[in-house]
Amino acid sequence: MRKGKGTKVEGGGRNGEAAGKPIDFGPLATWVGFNLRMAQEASFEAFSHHSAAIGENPGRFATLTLIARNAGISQTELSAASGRDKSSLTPVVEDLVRRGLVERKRVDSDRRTYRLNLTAAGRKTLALMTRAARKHERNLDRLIGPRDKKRFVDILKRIAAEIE
Amino acid sequence: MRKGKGTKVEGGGRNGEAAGKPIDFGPLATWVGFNLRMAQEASFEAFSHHSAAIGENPGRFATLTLIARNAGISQTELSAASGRDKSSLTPVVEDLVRRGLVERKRVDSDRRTYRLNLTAAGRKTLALMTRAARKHERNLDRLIGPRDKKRFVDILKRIAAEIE
DNA sequence: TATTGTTATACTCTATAACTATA
DNA sequence: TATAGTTATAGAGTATAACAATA
Repeated sequence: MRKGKGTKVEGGGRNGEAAGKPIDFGPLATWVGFNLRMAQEASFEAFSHHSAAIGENPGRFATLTLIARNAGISQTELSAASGRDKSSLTPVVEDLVRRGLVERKRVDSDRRTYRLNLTAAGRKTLALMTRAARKHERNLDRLIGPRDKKRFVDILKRIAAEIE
Repeated sequence: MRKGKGTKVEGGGRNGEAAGKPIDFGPLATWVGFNLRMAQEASFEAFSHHSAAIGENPGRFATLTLIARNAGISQTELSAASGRDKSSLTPVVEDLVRRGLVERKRVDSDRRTYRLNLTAAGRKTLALMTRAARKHERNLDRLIGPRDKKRFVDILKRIAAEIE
């Protein structure tokens, strides 16, 4: 989690040349890349707060959703789906299993592999997080406006898929 | 930097229940928050590549720009402007000074404070990074389309400023 | 030989708290 | 007492490489 999104200089520096003046972001202010980053960080932070009230975090939400929607998924498949190395996933899955949200079963026909599934507790936690996510979405929707929403999301998808 | 954005399961798992099937992202696929994150990560990664060719990274670019545009800014002001704790900024500034891109001067009237300014080398590096950023922006522009750009950026700004 | 998942290790970025030197 | 910046420390999230078990 991050601190505030401070864009005003608040205290001190009364003798600095920039003292009192608002910060000049220069070209950053108009660039897509920079604003994309600022918006994502603010959105992520807001959802982190919602999640924290449930004792979870945004990353767990995506993992739980992927397991719920793809019952029996393996850790390697899950890591590919979330774009992280399998070794990054080991502690995450371990945590979810330890807390009783996810269940792992060896596959008989290939005993190297695990199948992941949500437990009842996992489904319950996911339901709570999904509710928090819907609330967060409504907040975002209000800022976007209904007319522009579809186009906005389409552009985001295009960037995610095609930027190089 | 991240691995690929893999959304297809590639190898193995031939016996898992999800084997061969494309991954179902469920509600994630349509939610703004999730797509914002994916787009930002992809954009950030792309710009990381451009920056790496100059021997820098996206974070350095923002820091150099802020110093260039706010000559004599203090570290506390800079940390407020970039939304990070001042202690997070110490190693960043230290690195920029060590590499001769930024110059620090004690303020006579308040000897606790430093004023930060770019050196000639810093201005040169910033110019190179700005050129890389413009190229990255053109790539983003192509994906967004000229008609939607202003509205798209306005929405990002609104999210950054107002989401809670 | 190749694959699944784990371990060891390391790097980046961030924060909080305690500190110093100044004010 | 308060502020500017540093240090010590920690945590989250990521990666690569080597490994054991299994295929």
